[in-house]
Amino acid sequence: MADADQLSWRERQVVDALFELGKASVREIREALPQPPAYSTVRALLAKLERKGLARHEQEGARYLYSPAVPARDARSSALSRLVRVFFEGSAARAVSGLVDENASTLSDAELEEIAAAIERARRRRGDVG
Amino acid sequence: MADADQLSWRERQVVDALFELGKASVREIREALPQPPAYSTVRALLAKLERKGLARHEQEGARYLYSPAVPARDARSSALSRLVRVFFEGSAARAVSGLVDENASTLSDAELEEIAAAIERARRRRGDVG
DNA sequence: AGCATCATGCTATGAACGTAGCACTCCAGC
DNA sequence: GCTGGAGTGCTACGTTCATAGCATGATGCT
Repeated sequence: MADADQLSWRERQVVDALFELGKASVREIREALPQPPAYSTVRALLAKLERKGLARHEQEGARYLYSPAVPARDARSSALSRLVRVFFEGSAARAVSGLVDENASTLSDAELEEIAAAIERARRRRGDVG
Repeated sequence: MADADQLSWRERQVVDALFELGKASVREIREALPQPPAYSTVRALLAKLERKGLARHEQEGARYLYSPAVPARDARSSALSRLVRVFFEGSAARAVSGLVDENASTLSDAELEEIAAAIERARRRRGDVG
């Protein structure tokens, strides 16, 4: 079931770090956390996340490498929909506009191209299926 | 300081509900929560959020109406930047593309127009300021 | 080989969290 | 003016959290 809600703040930080890093040692994860807690704490958190089915580890030599146990796509998609619901009254369009406006100054021409292309894709897809 | 991280899972749900509802009674907030907890629980959470400076209340007749105590813009912006960092390698452009692609089927033509317009705005602004 | 370093396994503990329950107050309807 | 419903203030309590501290096993340097 991997209830990705119901995480404590530290757990959420660790999950975020996992998605950010992809695959990482305890030490790396710890260093990626805001106000890094004790090493033991990170280990305990990772163990709990593993129990919850949100993280997993593989052995690399003597140590563990942790990675997310749920597809990034799923996590991303549910994070996006939460954001859209909470801050943009459920309108994805408004979210996109807000995101573009807010980052207008940091977006390069190439990136704006990329976005325009995504819109074109969406338009075409509409034409095809819907 | 309003440390918006460091919130427990229920606290975050309540904060989300506050931004979603704008201003609401305890009862309304409770009903907006997933797996609504006891009424007392919601009151306790709201009190704690108030202590943390994230919520505030005003008296309406005999009861309280709660609302967020931080500007929605700030919360939104920090939520966005977290999302971009964690799931889109820090690239706002990639986030926008992802958002558009993922919602392609639910976006109306008018909404796609709106997004295209936002991109135009961004482009013009780039032309103006550099 | 010996030793320092870094990792893990496990246990312990104070604090915070989520929840419930009771007492009191305020307003509305009879 | 009484009664009922809804709301708040406050207290209590089991559980989970975040953290620390050991003991033990692998790794690498000299």
